[in-house]
Amino acid sequence: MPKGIPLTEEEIRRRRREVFRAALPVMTQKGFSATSMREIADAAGIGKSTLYDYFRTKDEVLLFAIEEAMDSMYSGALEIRNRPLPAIEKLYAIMKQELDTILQNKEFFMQIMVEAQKLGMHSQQRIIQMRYTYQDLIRSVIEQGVTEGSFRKVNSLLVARILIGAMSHVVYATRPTGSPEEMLNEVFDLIFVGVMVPGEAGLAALQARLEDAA
Amino acid sequence: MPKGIPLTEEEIRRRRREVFRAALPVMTQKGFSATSMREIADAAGIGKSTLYDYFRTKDEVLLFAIEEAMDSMYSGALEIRNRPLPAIEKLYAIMKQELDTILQNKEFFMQIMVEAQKLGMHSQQRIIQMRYTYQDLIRSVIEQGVTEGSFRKVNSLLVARILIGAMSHVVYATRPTGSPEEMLNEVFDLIFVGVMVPGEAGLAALQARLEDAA
DNA sequence: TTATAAAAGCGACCAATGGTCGCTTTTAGG
DNA sequence: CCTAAAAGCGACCATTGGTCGCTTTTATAA
Repeated sequence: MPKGIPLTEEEIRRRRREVFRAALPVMTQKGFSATSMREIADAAGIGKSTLYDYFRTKDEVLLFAIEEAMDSMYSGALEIRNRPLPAIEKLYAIMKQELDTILQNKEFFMQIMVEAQKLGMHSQQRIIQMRYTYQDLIRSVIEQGVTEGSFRKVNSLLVARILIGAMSHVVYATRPTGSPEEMLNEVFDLIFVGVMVPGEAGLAALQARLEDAA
Repeated sequence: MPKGIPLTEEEIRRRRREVFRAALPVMTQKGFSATSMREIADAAGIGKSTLYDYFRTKDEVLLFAIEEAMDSMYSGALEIRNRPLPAIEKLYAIMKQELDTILQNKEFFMQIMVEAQKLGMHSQQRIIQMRYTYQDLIRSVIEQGVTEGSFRKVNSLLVARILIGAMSHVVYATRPTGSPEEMLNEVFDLIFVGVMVPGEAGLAALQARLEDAA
């Protein structure tokens, strides 16, 4: 409704959220990229160009939801990181929380992950930046583990990436190998305990080879 | 050129490849999704509907290239798997070969990976099938490792996925933490040796917890 | 050599889409 | 109650993936 004065930041966010929520059913049913801006506007009960007053491009509609979801995810992880716990405990708690959050709205997050890949370059850049921020948070916990002596001197960023990447297999695996909780445990077992049998000859050989290369 | 008789399978593949190669420069420069079928046809020096005689949809153009690349990748991996080697040696050789192949045409593979995500549902299904086939190949090598006693009794499919996923960080990492070869070694170190310090209290605690959950 | 059937090739055309523009409606504040 | 400026709107535009009916070319049978 026209006001004669500009909407405040907060009001814009609220209206955006309203519009998005109203259009969510259509978008989840047809998929975001297959839903036209006309349909979104109709679902929200506003004119098409009014929709363009709230979102400058179609990408921004999805980006808005992604940012909100990522923000909430990040806050949750940050809170856990600041607890006085061993690194491995923090990592497990963060990943468990992330898992639970996603599973509560599995379809929604799945949609977002898939559709986010289809956005334009500019939107992708913003998503990448968010991802970096999250990666760095996890990385800092891994560095804590190295500092406190429970983790080996590993490439913390690489471990963070692999761990985060592994989570997507847990949640979105099209060929699940167990319940998500079981798979989460397996992921921690694999990455932190390691695949190879300790004390066995093959392990020593691998370590020697990696040593040589370095 | 019209022939009065249908093109053979092989001729069709050859023509497709010619058309694709001719259009490759435009597609790599603008990005596949941003390149229109008109532009592809022009680049290949044929009419638009002739292009549609070779490829039923736009997606099929990219899918054709993806299938060729994946096939070649798979053959290479299969050859290595059939050598008489310990599992860990095979895995390393496969991943090294994959890495080298991709690095030779880094931009091309990067494009493909990104653009493949934007294809329609039907094409995605075919890509997923190819991915499964490749996953199963890696998985079989991991199972060999378990059988021969050098790997712990792990979820082989999950390890395969994590390993394959980690490779993308090695190749496409926007924030690389070293040369690809160094990062490959780190990946093997992390996944097969494990992140945690052996014999340390934290490791025992983690293992106990994972044991309890199971 | 020539007639012909069928394949190869083509561009005008179609519906749908993201995005823009000029206009109308509504409202806060003087 | 007047008015300036914001909110809202749908007709319109260029571009896109894809289709259709027609023309051109050629292998082969007579």
